[in-house]
Amino acid sequence: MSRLLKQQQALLPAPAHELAAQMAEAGYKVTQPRLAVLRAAVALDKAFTVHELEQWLLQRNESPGIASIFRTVKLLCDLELFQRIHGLEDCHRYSISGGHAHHLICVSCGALKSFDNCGLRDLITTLEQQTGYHINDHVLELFGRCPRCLAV
Amino acid sequence: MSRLLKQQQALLPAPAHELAAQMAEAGYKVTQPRLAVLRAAVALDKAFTVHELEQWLLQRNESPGIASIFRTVKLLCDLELFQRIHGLEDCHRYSISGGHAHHLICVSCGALKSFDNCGLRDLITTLEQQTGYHINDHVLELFGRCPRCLAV
DNA sequence: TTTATATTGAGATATTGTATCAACACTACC
DNA sequence: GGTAGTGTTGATACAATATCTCAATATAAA
Ligand SMILES: [Zn+2]
Ligand SMILES: [Zn+2]
Ligand SMILES: [Zn+2]
Ligand SMILES: [Zn+2]
Repeated sequence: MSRLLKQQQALLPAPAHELAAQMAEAGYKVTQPRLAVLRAAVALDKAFTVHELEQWLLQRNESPGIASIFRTVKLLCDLELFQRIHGLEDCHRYSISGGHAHHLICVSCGALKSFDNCGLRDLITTLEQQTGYHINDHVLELFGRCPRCLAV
Repeated sequence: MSRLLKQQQALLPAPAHELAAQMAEAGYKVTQPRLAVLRAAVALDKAFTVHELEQWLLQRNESPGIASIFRTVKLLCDLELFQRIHGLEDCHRYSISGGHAHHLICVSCGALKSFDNCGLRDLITTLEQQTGYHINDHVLELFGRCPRCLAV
């Protein structure tokens, strides 16, 4: 096993106030609807759908309009504060994690670990030599069961 | 670079008659609408959308109903003869390729190479040890530009 | 031929979003 | 304080992808 892989570090999700600060820094207003979406995403603490954000907020009688929830998720994805998760069944989940992060996702409960050291450089080099393609991006997501779900 | 990676082999797409044979073997009838979808997918020779299948067939005045195209694509995905491609922009493209295949896709023209030796075992082992997760599946797609598009 | 099953096609429906637009909020300037 | 310009919201319409329903049809089996 390479030294690179040994150094694999989990990326911790950013707290809501830090995400809000980055929105402000990018020139967007930190409004109540946007803050509400951030709070919901942080509280859910897993790979979430827009519907799950809406439900979490509705239960607390503070849901913005569904259009604003979609808009906020899209804005946060564009700002690379959220990221779409490519799942085995569907691709309609999001996580709090930046640009190049990859994820390890529990298919049972949605629990999620992020990491950014994917160790794909050798594979990419080999494929570039074999195919003549120039490779400049990739999607990698891992799926399994988390310790909690394994224990049940 | 490991010996495993040096042995990386491109997977060739199956021809239409072989796909039809596998449908029959699985107990499904090889009907005209299903054959038409297979012909369209083989002819397109890239990562294709359902809409592109429909257009290809409409131009030849032989399009089955759109519902049957969707049904056939889904059936072929379930039979692991087609596979959904997780793209950078959207996840509504499919390819002719079986269960564990990964893809190298040209973002410019959709040209596609399949391979199945992803070399992720070390990464998976490391992550399992670090997180306690049990990992049993993954999505990996690579994106770039093909030699033809690089030459333009 | 008769019967049972599989498949199709049209249209309704579902899901996941995006576009439009009037109302509102905030800011800067007068 | 008023006024104009900008950004944001929420309701609704719309779009894209995909599935469901169900009567009609094709196929296979008896
Ligand atoms: Zn779990
Ligand atoms: Zn995807
Ligand atoms: Zn190309
Ligand atoms: Zn793999």
